[in-house]
Amino acid sequence: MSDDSAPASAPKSAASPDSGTAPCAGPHNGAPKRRHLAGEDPAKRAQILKGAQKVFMETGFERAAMGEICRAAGVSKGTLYVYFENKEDLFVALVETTRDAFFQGMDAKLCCAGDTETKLRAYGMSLGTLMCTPEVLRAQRIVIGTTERMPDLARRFYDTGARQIQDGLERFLRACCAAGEFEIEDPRLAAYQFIELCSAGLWRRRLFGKDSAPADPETVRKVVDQAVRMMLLTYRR
Amino acid sequence: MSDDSAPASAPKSAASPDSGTAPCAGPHNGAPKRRHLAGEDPAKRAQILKGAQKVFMETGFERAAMGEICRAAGVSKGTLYVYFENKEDLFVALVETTRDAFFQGMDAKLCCAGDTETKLRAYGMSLGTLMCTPEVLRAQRIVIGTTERMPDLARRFYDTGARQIQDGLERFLRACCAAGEFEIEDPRLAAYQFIELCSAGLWRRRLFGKDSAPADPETVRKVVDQAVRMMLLTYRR
DNA sequence: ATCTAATCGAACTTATCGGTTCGATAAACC
DNA sequence: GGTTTATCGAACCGATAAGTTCGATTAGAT
Repeated sequence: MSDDSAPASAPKSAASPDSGTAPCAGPHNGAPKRRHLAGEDPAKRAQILKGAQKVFMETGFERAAMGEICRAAGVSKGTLYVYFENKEDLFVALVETTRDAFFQGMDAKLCCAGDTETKLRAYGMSLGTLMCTPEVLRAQRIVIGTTERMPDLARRFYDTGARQIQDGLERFLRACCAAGEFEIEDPRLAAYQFIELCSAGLWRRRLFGKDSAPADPETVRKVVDQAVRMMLLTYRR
Repeated sequence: MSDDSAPASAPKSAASPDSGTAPCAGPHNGAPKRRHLAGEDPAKRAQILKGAQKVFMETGFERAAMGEICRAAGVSKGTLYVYFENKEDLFVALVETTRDAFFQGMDAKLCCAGDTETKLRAYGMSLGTLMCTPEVLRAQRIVIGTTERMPDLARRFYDTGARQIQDGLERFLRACCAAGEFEIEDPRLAAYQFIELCSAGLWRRRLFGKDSAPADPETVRKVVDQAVRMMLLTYRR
């Protein structure tokens, strides 16, 4: 989510007529400057999305004004509506292109060096920290607030956010079982449990604005340590 | 909250004077009918709040229209604005008068008969079930969605909802420690943990609309059983 | 019965916003 | 140079909604 959201959308129009003699084929060129069909310039699209991100994140979906998004993106209203059907479409596109980024690379923590306990600890720290990030929370709040109006979006948001995490963790726990290290009847539930334990007393408070800043690392550490301890006590063979 | 919104407005003409004498002294009278200053009739106030609840719950804060609330409440717009400053004020008042109700009486589950394990199980079942109720979730979603705009409200919502639960549970766990049954370094954390564990894999999915209906009791039961088991394994002396 | 004031109800004001239109501009192509 | 066309920008439209006003109504108080 950070601010360099740039290369989000796939270069849809990539090979247009491509014309005769490679007029712009600059291989590592920073300014392609090819002529694009209306609404097909990926750079412009990204530019709009970036402005949209800023405004949506600041004011939420309902109160975000399209005009304001144009201003923030440095794009005219007419152009914006060439790239996106309407407000909802823009919002959906934004969420779809952004959400993946959040928890990307989390799985790596489970494949690194160290024994199971170490891995779980590292994973838990990343998870507990990341989930309480202001950007993540703002995104979650907005999506949750629009769940009633756009159920599909919220579902997909969940599926590529929380769900990814859960799946990865479940796989890991199953592997531990296969290795004879753990004994878990319901690995899915166990994954849920670990996730919840790693944010126990942290995430929900943040979500409701009870804590206005993320907990300090030391606190997160304590929570995660306890979480790991509980998991081991319960599931270690 | 429920859907039988019908009899919202008191049958205006119904039980009017009904008598010459004793105009307002009715001891168990259902229609006091005292003359109130403008904006001070509690019945009318409640009537407005009821309509507001219906509309806010149906459409969320931003999209709820004051005119619609008037219609739902059977009250004129002018009158509504005598009772409440503006939309935000009305919403805050609604949340403040409603939120207590949700988790009321939960503590009782911890004082009933049975051993500690039984109590925890009963408590967990109530908690896991209640939190995934459509009404609770709708309220939570709306408040979460307005957290950025009305931080105080969300905080207070949390304080008298989740917080009450946490406090009660923490007290209970401390008592268990005092009785020598448990050994817990950080009872606060332990309370958080148990709460999260009781809704592991249930609440968040519901919150993001991934599950459109509450889990069946049998599933909740499994989750809670595991939660209790973990707590006992970890903290029982 | 009469007075009083809370409420009704419906129009009104003001403002915002989503979305459209269209002539002007400028840059890529030939 | 001349043509094409994506974009600009600024006005514009229609709808919606928050909040106000004010005369009409009606029920409680005397």
